[in-house]
Amino acid sequence: MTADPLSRVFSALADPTRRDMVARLAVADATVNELAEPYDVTVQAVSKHLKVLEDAGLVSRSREAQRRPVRLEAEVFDLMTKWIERYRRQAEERYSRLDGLLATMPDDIGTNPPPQPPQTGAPT
Amino acid sequence: MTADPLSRVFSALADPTRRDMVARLAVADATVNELAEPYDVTVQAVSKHLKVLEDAGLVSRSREAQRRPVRLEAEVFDLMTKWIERYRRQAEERYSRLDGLLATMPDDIGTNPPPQPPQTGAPT
DNA sequence: CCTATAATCAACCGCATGGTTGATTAAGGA
DNA sequence: TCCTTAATCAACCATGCGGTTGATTATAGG
Repeated sequence: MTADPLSRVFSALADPTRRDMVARLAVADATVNELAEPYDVTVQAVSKHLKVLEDAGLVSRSREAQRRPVRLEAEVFDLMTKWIERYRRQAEERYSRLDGLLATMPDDIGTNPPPQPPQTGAPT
Repeated sequence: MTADPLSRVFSALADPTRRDMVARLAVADATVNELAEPYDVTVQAVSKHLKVLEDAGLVSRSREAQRRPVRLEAEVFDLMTKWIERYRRQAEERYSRLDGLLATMPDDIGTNPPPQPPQTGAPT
């Protein structure tokens, strides 16, 4: 929970069960018990998964009587998409530039924001 | 390493140091020692990070004398992008549909591919 | 052949993570 | 009020992961 937002999102989606929950929540909101039903684990385990997704900003919970319906939040997806697209594009550009020749680059580019320890600023 | 491809990629990018390596490799290929230089960890640790990225299909290593230059592979990015876009779109559609009303959906949709254990097929 | 350099392998350590069981809190309904 | 249902909290356990140090494998070069 102390990690940066991007790490939290990627980390949250690194688990197949959590990805499946996201897939199901994209179709309809659901309660914890409903979400837990198809899986072979306890409700508590699912509750923990949900907390991970929530900390990552992927879902939110409201209150409605004693149930707490979970809903998917779409905004945070953009965070990932932006990061991915940025480097995918760069990588592809390098390819099409027959890069090999230009391997000796500006030389002050590998001196990026090095995340010494975990880092917190910049798009990383 | 026994995990499915999507889990491997998301998991690989959940670490800020590995994301920074990807960012730097998007600019230029590099050797393990070059990559390790800006970080405050041993070369062995960086070598491990590289293995994670390699297992995820994000980088490849060739051989050139005794050094093994690392290059970024762009293809696997699409895997993530497709997954993300699919569910982001679904989520946004639900929003614009003033979903609340249609909460009682087709009813055979939460019955997706439930990943009982880890799962291996389908786009997940 | 011997040595220096690039990188990995191997064993180990501390901590986070996914899972469990058992107890607790919150809200409705009889 | 008492009981049932929904969900979380708490403690615990095994495994995985990021990191370390130390040894080992390749290749280049004197």
